[in-house]
Amino acid sequence: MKIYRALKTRFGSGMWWPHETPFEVMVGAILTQQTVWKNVDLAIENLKKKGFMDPGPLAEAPIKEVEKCLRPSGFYKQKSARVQNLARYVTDNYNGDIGSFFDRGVDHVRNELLSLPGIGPETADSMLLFAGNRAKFVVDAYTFRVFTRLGVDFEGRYDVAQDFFEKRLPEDAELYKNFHANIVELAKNYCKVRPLCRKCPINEYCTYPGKRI
DNA sequence: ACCCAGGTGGCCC
DNA sequence: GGGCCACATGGG
Repeated sequence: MKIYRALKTRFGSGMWWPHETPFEVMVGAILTQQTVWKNVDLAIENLKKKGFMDPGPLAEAPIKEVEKCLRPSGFYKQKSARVQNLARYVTDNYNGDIGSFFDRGVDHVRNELLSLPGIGPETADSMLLFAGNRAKFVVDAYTFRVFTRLGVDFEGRYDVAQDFFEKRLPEDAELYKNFHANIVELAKNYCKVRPLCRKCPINEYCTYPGKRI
């Protein structure tokens, strides 16, 4: 909670995941895997231009066309198959209605997402939090890096890390969104593989040996 | 010329 | 269950 407040003071609480629809968030969650957002944004714009940013049209789109759109976001063949599979799943089972897809027990929705190819724990939780507005804390590589340098041991496990945060924070989707966004901001600016610790806003909590460089 | 990026799935032991 | 590896483009 101290870290949350320190980061909020430094980075604020502006909206982070830009989108027009929940489905766009879900597609973006897959596209942003191991990829910078700038390239994801190009791919999303390409999909929108073709009218593919909806479950029905994306489900019906020729895969080659989808691949052309997704080229900038990397791993484009895999990602094309995966986003189209997601589109087909929600059209076939929920008539393309994302609202009704999320309108069930969180664990149930989460397991359903995890059963789809290309959706692992982080992507599922990103969808639940940012598209479904459910209070699921998202753990990514930045979260691991930042909190490992703060001296926390997650045993390298996603579920351990997630429990760590969900036990310590109020169950509040907006807070989770904000905290995750600010962890990413922190990591991109100060907590890279080679850290830039001089002006890091949470330096006083850090146990990383190189923090005095 | 490297190294990194808002992971996941497959294969091997 | 843990340790590699492929997947692919774009920027520092």
